[in-house]
Amino acid sequence: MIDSSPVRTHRASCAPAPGHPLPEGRDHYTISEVARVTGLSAHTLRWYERIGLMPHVDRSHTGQRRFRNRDLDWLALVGKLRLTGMPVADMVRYAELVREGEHTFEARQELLEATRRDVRARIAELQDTLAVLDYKIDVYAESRRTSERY
Amino acid sequence: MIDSSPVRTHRASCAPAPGHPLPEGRDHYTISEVARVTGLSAHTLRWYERIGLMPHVDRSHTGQRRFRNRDLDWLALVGKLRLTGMPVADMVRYAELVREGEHTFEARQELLEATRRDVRARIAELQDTLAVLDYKIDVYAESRRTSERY
DNA sequence: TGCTTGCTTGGAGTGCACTCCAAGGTTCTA
DNA sequence: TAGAACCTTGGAGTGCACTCCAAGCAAGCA
Repeated sequence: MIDSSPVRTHRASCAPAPGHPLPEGRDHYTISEVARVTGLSAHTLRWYERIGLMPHVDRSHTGQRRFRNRDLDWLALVGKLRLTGMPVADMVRYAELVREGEHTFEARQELLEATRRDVRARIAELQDTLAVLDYKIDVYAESRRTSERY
Repeated sequence: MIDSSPVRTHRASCAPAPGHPLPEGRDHYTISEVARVTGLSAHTLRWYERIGLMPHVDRSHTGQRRFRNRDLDWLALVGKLRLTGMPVADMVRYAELVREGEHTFEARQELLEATRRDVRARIAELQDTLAVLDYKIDVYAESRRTSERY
């Protein structure tokens, strides 16, 4: 039991990219299968493991990685956190909390709440920027309409 | 006439940070004054100029930079574009269009419209992430409430 | 006039997040 | 069983956006 998070599997959120179907009814995948499904490179997946961002990946008897569905779920969450702009070091911190077990639920919740605040602030910032873009695009459009008229 | 953009000055968007008032009734500022106002470092301002991201900055008779209000307006826009995650190279491209004159209005409008599409997509992405965060935070909160009860 | 603080330059250094390489072992298909 | 395609590792390299440095000139105040 590595991932002690109380997460219900939400497979929908790591659905395979179109044209890259996940093999059905299997719970082990090679690194290139996972790369195809997640959009990350095999290099990046190995690097994630090296820096402690993967909660331990199984190996075949010859040492090749065999990713499981729980790893795909984890990578789906990491993908979301990455989209927020969270630094990899913070994600590693979260991964450490997960490895430490259930007594870190509170810390994990706080970390996610801080991230949520950041994301909300970022959205507000972008909406602000959107207003500036709308304004400038209008000014260009208006100025071009005017110059056409004369 | 370097900046041929049809922009009305929108000083509100580059209002000095609280506690860092802009000297009133003046239209030339040293690099450190601009650094204070924009939140960028003097290093970064020099670097922006070197890579062609500033539409030409005036100099004093001894060669020191004298930024003007139009430079502050430009930096305010650059700051907004930077928030969108636009690569510096693209901002340089926009600066080049500005330097080339009014005949690039269409190209500039297109560039801003492409940026606007990116920003809208990014906001959608973040809102998606927000949903995942809400869900996970709920799960942790619920699980902690439950474990308290028993 | 002297002193402190600020500004100048080209070029080198930093931190982040990958990204790639070489050399060799593994797995799959014909 | 041959050959292609895939996997392994540590360590080096890349690209971006700064960030800093040294040596010397400039500006403002007592």
